[in-house]
Order: sequence, then structure tokens, then C-alpha cells
Amino acid sequence: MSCEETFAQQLRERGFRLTPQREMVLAVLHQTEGLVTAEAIHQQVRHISSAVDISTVYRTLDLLTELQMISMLDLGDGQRRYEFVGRSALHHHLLCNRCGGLTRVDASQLQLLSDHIQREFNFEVDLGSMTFRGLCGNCAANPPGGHSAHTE
Amino acid sequence: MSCEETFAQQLRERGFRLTPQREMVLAVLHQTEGLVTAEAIHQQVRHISSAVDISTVYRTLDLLTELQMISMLDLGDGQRRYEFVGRSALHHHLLCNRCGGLTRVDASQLQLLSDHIQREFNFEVDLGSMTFRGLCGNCAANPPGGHSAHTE
DNA sequence: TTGTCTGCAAACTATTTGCACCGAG
DNA sequence: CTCGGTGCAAATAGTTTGCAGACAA
Repeated sequence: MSCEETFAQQLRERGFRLTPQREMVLAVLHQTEGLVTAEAIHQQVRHISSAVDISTVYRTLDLLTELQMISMLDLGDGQRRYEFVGRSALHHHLLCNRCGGLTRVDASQLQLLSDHIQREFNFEVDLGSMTFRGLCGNCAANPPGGHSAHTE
Repeated sequence: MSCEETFAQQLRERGFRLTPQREMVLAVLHQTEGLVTAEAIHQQVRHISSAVDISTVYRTLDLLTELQMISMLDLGDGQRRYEFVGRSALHHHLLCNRCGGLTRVDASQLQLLSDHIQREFNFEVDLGSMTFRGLCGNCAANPPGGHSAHTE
């Protein structure tokens, strides 16, 4: 079953409606490799139909997240990012607190961890939305103002 | 060495100054069990000195985070939370995407994972700031708009 | 038809920033 | 005395919301 059919079906099951706006937002996410902001999605959608409003994009993103067809990432930079689930293998991210660098990491190795958390805490981890914060090798090796300067 | 002495020393080493405002913010965090928002810290501090501004609190929180004396958590609800490092054993959190429930989990079991990421990706994970998003047992068992029909 | 969805515009709010004065070192 | 720190106030900006009309089912 195509992703659009899945979408339509899930909507129907819950009494939601399938609108062109929702189809367009899903299509953009489906076509996009990697993370996208709501703003970027909005621009893509306006490419097709210029009347679509950003608030509709937000509402649709909430819906798609709820249906678990996309995953939402909040990197803490004040701008959420979204990603189509199934676009690539399940993965999580490493985010450097200093330079903001983002590394994508295959999540298969976290399956054991996730299973453990499920059993131990009865909590269903969404591996796709996980972000590990810390310091990348580069920033860890070059601390800002090691002993004198504090230029940032 | 007390936490205040550590603080004073770290500031000196970097050419920063020790001000009453900074001492107060640190004291509040030191006394507080669990997560606090900047707003809550601000209120506590104003209890002592009513002239302290929230922007100073934010600037101090950035500084303390940089010095790794506190850890910053962004749960994605538009409000960051802070926590004194060493207040309790290193831990991470499980955040339910639906009900917002937060569970604190001892991080010792993640040490292996963290070591792995360090070796494999040369990335220094900050375990204390980690949040696993997903669904708590309760919400997973009671989906929203729950046509409570199928209870397999 | 009917009740959901949308566009519009205004609101929200946590956080940031410019600036002139203040005070720690 | 210096120049980093602070209070004040205004700006920022992503996201949310109220509402009346539009439209999928």
C-alpha cells in the first residue's frame, strides 16, 4: 500500500478528512531527504498552491506526527524539524552543543536499549525522534577559552 | 571544594566576574530538587533581591551550562528546564509525547552506549541532558480519539 | 447537508539583544 | 580605573489560536 493510501485510510479510520493541503504536505515530506522545517515545507507547498497557509502546514504536521507517519525533532534551536518515517533506515541524531553540527546515526544498535526501556519502564521509545546532545570531537578538542580567551 | 568555590574558581580562570546575581542563581539551582524553569529561578532570586532581571538569569544559565555546572533540558514544550549537576545521580528522562509525563531514569545503564558512541563517532554524549521521547504505558494503551472498540 | 478544515490575522511567549550605567577586580 | 555585567525595554520569531467562510464526505 502506498504511503498516500495509508494516509487516506488512517484519516478515514479516525473521522478526519483528506484535503489537498494535507496531501501536499505529505508529498513534500515524502520527497524530501532528511530534515525539513515547517517553513521549508510551506515554501514547497506554495510552489504548487500559493494560497496554503503556514498554520495549515503546522496543523498537518501535528496530525502526521500523531499518526506516526513523520517524526518531529526539536533540536532546541527554536525551530522544529520533520522527517518522513521510512524515508531511510530508522536513525537518531548526535547534536553538538557548541557548533550545532548534526550527525545521523543508524538506530539499529539502539534496539536492545529500546527493548530494555520498554520492559523496565513500560515506555515505548520513539527512536526516530531521539537526539543525543554533547560535544563533537572537534569542539571537545578545542574548548572555547581554555585558559585565557573567551571569544565566541 | 564547595560548589560556590568551584564556581568562583572557574569564573576566575576564564576572566569572568563573580557577581551577587550569579551567586544567587547558582544557589537556587543548588537548593532545588529536579528541573526548574528560568522563570521559576527568577522568582526565587527576586525573593532575595527584587531588582534582578530575567535576562540576567538567562545569561547566567547560559554561563553555568557552558561551565557544565548545570544541565539544560529542552523538552520541546517551549520552555527550557535546568538542573544542578551532581544534585542526584546522572540520569536521563523519558518524555511522553501525549500526556507530557516525565520519568527520571538512572543513566548508569547508558554508559556502555555512551562509550560506544564516543569511540565510533568521536562524540562526547551528555547523558544528563538526554531525553527519550515516546509513549508512556498509559497513553500507549489508551490512544486518543480512542474508539475504545478494539482492545486486543 | 454538516461538521471538519482552511486562510487570515492577531496573539503568544520564551528567549535574545542593544544600550547606557554600574560595579567587581 | 577598566571593561565585563546588569537592568530595562523593545525586538525576535516560531508556533498557536479565534473566527467566519470553504469544502470533503
